[in-house]
Amino acid sequence: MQIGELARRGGCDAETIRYYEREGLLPAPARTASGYRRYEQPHLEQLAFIRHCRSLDMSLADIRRLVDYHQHPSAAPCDDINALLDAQISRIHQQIASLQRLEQQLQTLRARCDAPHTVADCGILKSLEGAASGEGCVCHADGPA
Amino acid sequence: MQIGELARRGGCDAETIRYYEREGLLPAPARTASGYRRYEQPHLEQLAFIRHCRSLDMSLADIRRLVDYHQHPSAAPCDDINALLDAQISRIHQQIASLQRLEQQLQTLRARCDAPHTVADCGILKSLEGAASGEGCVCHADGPA
DNA sequence: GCAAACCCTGTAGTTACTATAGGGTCAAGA
DNA sequence: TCTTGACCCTATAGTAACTACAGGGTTTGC
Repeated sequence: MQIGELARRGGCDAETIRYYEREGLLPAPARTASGYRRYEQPHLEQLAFIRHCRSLDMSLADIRRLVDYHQHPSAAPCDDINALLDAQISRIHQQIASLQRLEQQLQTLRARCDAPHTVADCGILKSLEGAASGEGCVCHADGPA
Repeated sequence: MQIGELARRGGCDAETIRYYEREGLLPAPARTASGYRRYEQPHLEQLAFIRHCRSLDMSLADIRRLVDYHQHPSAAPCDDINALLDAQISRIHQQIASLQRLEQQLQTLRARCDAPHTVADCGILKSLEGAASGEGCVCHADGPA
């Protein structure tokens, strides 16, 4: 199949496939006489593997490592794979915590404007301005920005 | 003060300050005879405003709008500021939900390897491979990837 | 005077794509 | 056969928000 079909079946863009090939994540396929890429089923499977890992927000660097393991199964212990997943989970966990704090901060700031005001009197803007002038801010109540 | 001191007091990098100037977020300051930037207190306050908004994960485009309002307070209703904050809150909220799903998915996948295995037998890798071959995956149990 | 710390501009790099320019190929329909 | 739209190709640039570097100039304390 050609790149457009691989893209449709792999759930991504043809540009993305070319990008993965440049980045060494997908092997370069055979070409037709006119220079078109010609893909077979193993390419589709590898693309699906990559896209699946991307859907889990894994970095291309991490995916590259998993692809390597996939291509070279060995008797070595899978500690590295576990560690990779654990690190990813930990990153996501921290990101959630960080975003939850951020959401709280934004809501605190948002609450400074609970009724229609003019821009000149907006509690949100006044809070931001006051904080910038050193007055201390409402949204980072637990510590400095 | 010079850019290094502004950076220290504003809690960011001198490069970042130059970047903000190029992006039009900070006005270009006066210069010494040798070409060095010379900043006064209003610059520090504007930088603090920007950094504070950045700490709330606002985009530079959104910050630019708030800075405009700050510099040109008006009698217009502050609906736009409210909408800006609401949109930001909504984005963060959706991002949290998305990351929570992702965390769950990763933990499901991680659980496929509960004891030491070899790479060749790793449940994580086997799950990813099986999914790539069309078998359905464990981590996206509620729908396709 | 010397050296370290700072300053300057211009450019490039980071990550994972995404878009565009300019040109070639293919296949269906008239 | 010709036309045209859809597809293909490579090379390059852009996205967002920084961050780093090259190459060179300035300041300040010893």
